[in-house]
Amino acid sequence: MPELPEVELAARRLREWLVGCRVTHVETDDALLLRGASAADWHAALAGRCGRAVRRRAKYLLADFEGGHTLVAHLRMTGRFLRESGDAAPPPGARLFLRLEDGSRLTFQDRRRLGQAWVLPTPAVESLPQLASLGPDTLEEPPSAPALMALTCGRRQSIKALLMDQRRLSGLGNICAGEILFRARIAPEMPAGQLSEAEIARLAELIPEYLRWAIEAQSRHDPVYLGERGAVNVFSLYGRRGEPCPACGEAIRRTVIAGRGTYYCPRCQG
DNA sequence: CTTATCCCCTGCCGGC
DNA sequence: TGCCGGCAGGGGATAA
Repeated sequence: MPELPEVELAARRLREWLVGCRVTHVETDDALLLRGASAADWHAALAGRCGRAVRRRAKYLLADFEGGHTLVAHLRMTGRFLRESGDAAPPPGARLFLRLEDGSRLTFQDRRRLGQAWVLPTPAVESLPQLASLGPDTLEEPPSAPALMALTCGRRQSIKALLMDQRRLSGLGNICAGEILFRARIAPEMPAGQLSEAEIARLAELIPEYLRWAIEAQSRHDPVYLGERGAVNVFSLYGRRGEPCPACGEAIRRTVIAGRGTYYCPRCQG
């Protein structure tokens, strides 16, 4: 489920938990996660090592360890890292445990099991195909208006699908793209190449502004996603079909673009 | 190259 | 209560 804002918050939590903290054991028996790698190799690479840094690239988490290895993780739809007591019962969907020398446990929980993880020599991270193909990070290197114009020029693809294409820009997902287009008053199904210069300029300004807002807004809640108990919907449109548009009061509609649920205001984004 | 569609996997929710 | 379709904040493979 997570997009850039949630992954950024996950990175900040992991940084607190791991940097300067020694891992004693790496435990997993999840063949889908290992994809041919060996749990023993993961353990050998990380056990006994302190975390040195935690980075984020688009929606990927990178945890660098002393000894020269990096744990790369993608949370996909349902992944999250939890810090638990070392003797707590494993939560449903637990796929990987990092035991720490203070007795606690970092658990990679992922109920749908779509998440991915790698343990690589740190220099090899750059050539991991999943990372190498990413476009510029929308928080660290937000596109200028001319850069966005170059990306959209001549494209018949909807602007929403383009914003979610990680090879062009990275970090925006289904919710971010929809919320940014609402703020910019642009219809999500508009062919990217047909946007006006003024619309492009608004988008360029709103992308980093929205991400900073979302990180701040979501940092005030536990890392709980919509649909879970106690979840708080901080979004303007997402998940609010039929509710009044916060700007004009018109009923929010839902459609499907690029296979993803898409919420929009037919009046503001007409 | 571009774009759309299907698929991976599991759980929850609403309707009948 | 039980079953079933729809839905889920990801991205990769494949096809046209």
